[in-house]
Amino acid sequence: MAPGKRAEMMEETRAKLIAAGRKAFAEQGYAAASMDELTASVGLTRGALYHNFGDKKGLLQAVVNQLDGEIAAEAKEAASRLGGSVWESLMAEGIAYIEMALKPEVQRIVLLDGPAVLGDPSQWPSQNVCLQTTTAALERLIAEGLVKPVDAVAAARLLNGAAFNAALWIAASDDPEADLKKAIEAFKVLGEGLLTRPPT
Amino acid sequence: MAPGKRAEMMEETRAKLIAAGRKAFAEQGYAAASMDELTASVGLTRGALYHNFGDKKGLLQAVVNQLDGEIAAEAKEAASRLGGSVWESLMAEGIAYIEMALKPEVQRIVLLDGPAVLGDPSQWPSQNVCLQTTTAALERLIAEGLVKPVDAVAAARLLNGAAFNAALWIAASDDPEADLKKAIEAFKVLGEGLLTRPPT
DNA sequence: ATAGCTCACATACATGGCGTATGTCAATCG
DNA sequence: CGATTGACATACGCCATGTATGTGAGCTAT
Repeated sequence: MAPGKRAEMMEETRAKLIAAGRKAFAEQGYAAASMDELTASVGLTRGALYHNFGDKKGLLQAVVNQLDGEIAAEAKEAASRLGGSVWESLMAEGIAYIEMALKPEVQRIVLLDGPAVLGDPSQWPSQNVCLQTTTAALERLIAEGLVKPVDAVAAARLLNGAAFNAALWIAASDDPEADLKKAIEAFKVLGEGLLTRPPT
Repeated sequence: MAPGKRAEMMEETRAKLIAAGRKAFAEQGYAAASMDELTASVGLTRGALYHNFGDKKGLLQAVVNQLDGEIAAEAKEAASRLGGSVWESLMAEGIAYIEMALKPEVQRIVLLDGPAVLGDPSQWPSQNVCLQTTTAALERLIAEGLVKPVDAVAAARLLNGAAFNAALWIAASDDPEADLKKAIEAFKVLGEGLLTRPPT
């Protein structure tokens, strides 16, 4: 029975390694994380790592992909939970993005080490889901005439970049709560520049 | 005669090491750059490095400081060369910032490895001059009533973040020229969200 | 059922880089 | 002019990555 034991175990070890990677990379940073300790912490050796992910970078890529997926899911959910207009959803998504980036895990791994080690996020296999959804929403809004006819991809990158950098700022802030509010406020105001008509 | 020979030599070796650092860090990235090769390339050994900069990070910090200064100087010059209103200067600064970030040297060292190795830019000793000037300009504009009363620091971070990310995107683009234009266009439009009244 | 193969993972080894401790020689100072 | 400082070189230890090799548990075919 259960003739897929090999594959099962494989998935389990992959999951364990990714989980350990999230922890180690988040707490110590990519460069300082020792693969020996990391693998030992889940009862394995480096052999498993290099077999499953090729190299250290491969593990980081896997971790980033997982985080990226979670971020996009949460942002999307935040947008739909609000249930406003497309524009409001877009803003909600951006704000959720800022808030997600407050988690040290996301910050350190996706925002700091990720780009440095893996290169530009838009080139990642995970395709940076956040960017995708932002771009799609913008294209829709432009088609509807609600947003000025700018290049959607460019605008999406600007918005995401702004949100990302805000998160970086807030994370190092003395008063994260207060600065988060300021950032959200400024983000909304900035975003209004894209609208064809100022909001009521 | 010339009773400062020690200090002179010191400055020269520091300059040589920083120059070599710019090259090596830009071409190979921080992690992959070998301090042995780097120092040998200017006829020195690692001894000089650790004496002058403490450690590898110290050299990166010095390199970043130098680049940051150059960036700010160029941006400021671009703004004053245009000679428009404060708002136009601010936009010109932002655009110059995007263009500067297209240089692989700046990209790799200041934007990718810098934050990963040294932490959030706003905490750097160089204080990230770009942020400072942007914040100052915004505060002035807010005081004059031209810009909506948002938090200047937050808005500055958003603008800088947007510009930075745009540069990252353009650098990896298939058609940098075209995408640069799109980014500048979108940047201007986005920025207008901050104005109390839309431009004529 | 079992012989043989596959493959996930462990073990062992080679390479190279960082940081530090120690040495050396020229420039300064009394 | 001898002593001291300090800029830099040399030498060493430690550790991390990546690879080559070993091994034992599962799948497969007769």
